[in-house]
Amino acid sequence: MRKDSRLSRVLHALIHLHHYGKPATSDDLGKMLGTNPVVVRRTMAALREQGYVSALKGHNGGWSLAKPLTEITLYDVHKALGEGSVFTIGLTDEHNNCPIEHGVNKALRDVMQEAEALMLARFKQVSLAQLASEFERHDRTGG
Amino acid sequence: MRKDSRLSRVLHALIHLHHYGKPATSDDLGKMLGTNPVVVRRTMAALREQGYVSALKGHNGGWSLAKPLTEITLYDVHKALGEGSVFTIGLTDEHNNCPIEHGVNKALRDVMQEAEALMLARFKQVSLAQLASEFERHDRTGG
DNA sequence: CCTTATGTAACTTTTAATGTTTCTTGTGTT
DNA sequence: AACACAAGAAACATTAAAAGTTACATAAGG
Repeated sequence: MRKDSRLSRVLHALIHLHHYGKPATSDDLGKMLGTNPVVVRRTMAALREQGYVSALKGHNGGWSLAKPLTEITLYDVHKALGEGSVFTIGLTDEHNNCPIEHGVNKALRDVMQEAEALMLARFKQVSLAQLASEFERHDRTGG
Repeated sequence: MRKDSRLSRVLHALIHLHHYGKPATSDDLGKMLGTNPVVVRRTMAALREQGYVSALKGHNGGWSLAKPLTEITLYDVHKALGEGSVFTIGLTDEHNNCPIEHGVNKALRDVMQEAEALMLARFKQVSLAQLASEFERHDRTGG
């Protein structure tokens, strides 16, 4: 099943931005992320709308952080991308009022909601600053 | 993103089978599930391979439970369908050895693994017999 | 032998992300 | 003012896996 790698991609971009020292163009980011500039713009647009990054046109333009990484959590980024369901598991449409189908779907929905709640709670606990510092430590120790 | 509703569908089918009193043809199940017989066969085949159901050809043939519902959990069914990743969230390919990308992916992978573990643990706690009885109670109380 | 029903192959459809091309708009430089 | 740079955005193709569909082979009962 096709995956949505926007979260992974945009987190990667934000941390690169943090280290970049100047605005990064969509082309720059595209090269860092192994994708193309249009995909970068499309994905970053969601973050711009939530005020996490800003974009400038023209010479020396490009993308910059609008907030420090300490003030952005994984949850914030996930939410900015639009919280569609996180699961590949879907429920059948309950067209014919079958109580069995209702019961099955309710059971699955309950479990998925609990798992999603755990996931989002974890996402809230991790700031991008933590992520960035972890990678830097990892990098210095050469592991 | 396209959902995989095989789990919901096949659980629905198994509980119907339990109440059916005789083997149910793929056509019967297709009508109950709002889908077509070939999809039913394809999905049920995975359960047959794991010994949860059996199928007979010819007159009075069709699908029957090969184990009581008390001996089948949500986890068993989920696993029988083949445990692809449960999440729509995917990680980017780590092509260019970027430590930032590695760090981001590791953080996301850790959280997703924890959430998936919780989900599977919950699935193990629920037998299809429990599901069936819950729906029956729900049905009798008219709620 | 005929009917029923599974088993299976081959092909189409669906859906959202992703890839790509092209054009417009805005902004700084010369 | 003209130009170059870069985001914004529209339009279309590609991709992947479930799901839908058609067709036919296989097996088993009547």
